Amino acid sequence: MSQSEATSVGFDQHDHSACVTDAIASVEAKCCAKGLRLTPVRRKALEVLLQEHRALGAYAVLDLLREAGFGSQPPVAYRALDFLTKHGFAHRIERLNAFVACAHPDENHSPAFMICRLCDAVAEAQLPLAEGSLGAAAQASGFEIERLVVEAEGVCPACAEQANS
Amino acid sequence: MSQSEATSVGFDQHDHSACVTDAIASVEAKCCAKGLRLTPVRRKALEVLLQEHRALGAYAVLDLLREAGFGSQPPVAYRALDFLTKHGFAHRIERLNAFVACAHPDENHSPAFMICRLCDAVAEAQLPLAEGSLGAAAQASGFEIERLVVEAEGVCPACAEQANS
DNA sequence: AACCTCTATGTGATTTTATAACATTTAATG
DNA sequence: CATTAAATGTTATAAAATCACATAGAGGTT
Repeated sequence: MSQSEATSVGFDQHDHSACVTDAIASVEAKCCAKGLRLTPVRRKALEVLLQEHRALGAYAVLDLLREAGFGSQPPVAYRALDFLTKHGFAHRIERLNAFVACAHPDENHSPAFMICRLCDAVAEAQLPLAEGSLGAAAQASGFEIERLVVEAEGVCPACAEQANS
Repeated sequence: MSQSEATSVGFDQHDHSACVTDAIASVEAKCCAKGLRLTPVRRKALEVLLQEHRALGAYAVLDLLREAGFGSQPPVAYRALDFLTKHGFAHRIERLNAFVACAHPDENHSPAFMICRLCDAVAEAQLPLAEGSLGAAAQASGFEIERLVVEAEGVCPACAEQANS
């Protein structure tokens, strides 16, 4: 992947089953390296997010966890998702009250998202931290940025094309 | 206000009662110009957000509306807030499921927010649309941005100072 | 004024999202 | 093993948002 396109894992096609396998392997390695425990529920929750490859609400994840034989109460899903987001293996999309698997599990990053308002597809891009003018405004007012939520809402290429036809 | 600080209405002191009055007058003028109806509930909801000068949940707004003699069911607040956000007189803070009055009612803008995780104070800054690298990523993937949510979470100057003492 | 229409408001019920509290189990460590 | 800490399961509840439908007002037309 060239540098110019490295910042967006997006609305394009790809070999999905390989992408899932690779991502899990990568997360597994990271957990091992950091002494984190990728327990069965957590692993399954990640798998579910990767499989679907879109933003899933906590209750959708919960349904899939239950089907897989795990507990069926909300905290089961919320705890697994907390773990994943806390360690950067997944992200919470505030706009949708939903979660996506991280598309860049290897890099240390501040994620930005493009959310299609028609099909709810979500693409993740990278953002240089303290991006431009907001960083400047923060500095000017003495505000310390710890986390940055950037979510663009709009229409993805596929939906735009459909609308035109 | 000089250009250099014009982009942040922030964590600083100001003459609040004048700020409320001015903001309402400004919104009133805009509504009149555009043929929008700033009805009593809507006006009161805006007033409430301006008075508090921080992010308020819909139910907090609802409480204040009820106290002022308006209906007491959730849709009352949500509808007023919908009106205000739809026309840019207020903004929704996704991170907090809450609403703030717009700090720049006169300009056509894409707002960005700085949210203190300790005291929940919210400052609004302006952002050039299609900000930097996200705009580039969107363009590269064919995504059309319609709305941009930018919310920085961190610690405001006042809370940072308190933590140091 | 009487009528129509569209928008806005009021209200009850429900859905969706998220957390609190506490018991139980499992893993890691001495 | 025994002890401790982390993780899971479950009940209950809180918080946020929407649905559906009835009523009321504002604007325009004759």
